Amino acid sequence: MSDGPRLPGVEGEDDEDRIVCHVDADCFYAACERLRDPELRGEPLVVGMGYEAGETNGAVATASYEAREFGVESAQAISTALERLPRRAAFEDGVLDDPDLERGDTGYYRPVDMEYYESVAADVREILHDCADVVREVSIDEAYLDVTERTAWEVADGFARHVKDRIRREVGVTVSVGVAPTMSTAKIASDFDKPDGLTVVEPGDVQGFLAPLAVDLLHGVGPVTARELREMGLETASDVATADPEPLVDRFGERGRELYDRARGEDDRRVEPKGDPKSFSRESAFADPVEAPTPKYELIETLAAAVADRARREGALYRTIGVKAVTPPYDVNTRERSLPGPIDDPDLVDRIARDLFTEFENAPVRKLGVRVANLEFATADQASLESWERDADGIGTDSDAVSADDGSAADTAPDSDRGDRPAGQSSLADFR
DNA sequence: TCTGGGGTCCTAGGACCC
DNA sequence: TCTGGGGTCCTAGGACCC
Repeated sequence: MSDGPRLPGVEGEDDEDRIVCHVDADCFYAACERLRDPELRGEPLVVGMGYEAGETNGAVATASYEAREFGVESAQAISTALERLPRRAAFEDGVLDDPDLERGDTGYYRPVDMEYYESVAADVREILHDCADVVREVSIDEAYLDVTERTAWEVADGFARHVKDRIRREVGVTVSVGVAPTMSTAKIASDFDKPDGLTVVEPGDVQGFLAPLAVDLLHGVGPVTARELREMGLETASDVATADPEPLVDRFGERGRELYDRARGEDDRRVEPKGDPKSFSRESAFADPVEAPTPKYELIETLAAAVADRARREGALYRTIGVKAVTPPYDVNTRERSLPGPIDDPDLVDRIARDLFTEFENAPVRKLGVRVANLEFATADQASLESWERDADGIGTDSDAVSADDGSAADTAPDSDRGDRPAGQSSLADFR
């Protein structure tokens, strides 16, 4: 029953019931590989990085359901995956040691090819935008749709099936869909019946649907929180939903309140398009921990250049530069420095990254990263759009003209020619 | 699960300002 | 001299997600 406090009058129109659809592609990378290589269909398939001879450090990005039968899981070390599911290619070349091994106990391995997956995802996206007024893309293989204006609860099932069918027919991959009155429940619903699933949870059924689920199925509950919840005697969503929220808030802060709400099916977030990114980063792992400074600084240089290049291509200015050094056993250390103003300056990224890293130059390091944050996307497009909106609102002011000017140099994204800096930036280059 | 890569959000202490 | 209260920004770390 709806026993939650309802503020009378205030934000009345925001209180409308919504119909939210969460669309989640099944084993997306594997599905893409099967799209261009039908031979892989029905076979155990692992998509990952680092499985080639000579490479030892890598992880499984996606395992097909057939591969999962062998105990291969995503995020697993590639070496573990290869133990559980040897390569089909190695079997056929007769280079596997085990004479008892049969062909059926082997599987296919493919390296991650993001460019191709992006192209498939773009086709899916087009269909999603065709099916909904508001779409929030969460990742390459996942999106929320607000379909309130496109369907009704009585026919939501048919609507979701239509979305699934279109994607399967027009693109050739299967998706699982969850439909519910909130984003958090829709997300859980899409996961409920994977693969090729379709689960509709109508407003009156939300509590009953969530109640029996284990707490770690709630979005935002990972291994650490799940363990702590169990220590508090809370195993299922209904345990959390009926618990006293105070201890949860004491222990988990704001997240505790959120957890409590989500377990009760309460989530007032509206589906909104994703905004600009907050940071860009690149990182890379060594096969074994490295102590010598030189290879580490070389990697820093490579990563810094890659990050700066990415930012420039995307038309982003950054105000914060950071590094990450992972030392054994697995300690993550981060250092960052903020500048007085936003810049686009690859040389400075390199200089500051090196400087921040000196602290670790003699430490054993297994992984390195470089990051830029505090991004600003003040492209000419956006600047003119913003001023247009201000004018339309009748609160026009040119007090922001300076930031619009700053962006004008970064807006030439595809144009790789260097050298021309926005006025005022060269002085920042002296900052260290 | 001895651990890849790219992200997001939250927390907590300290600096600094009024 | 001892020291209130509020606000914002910065940094480091942690948990989580795909």
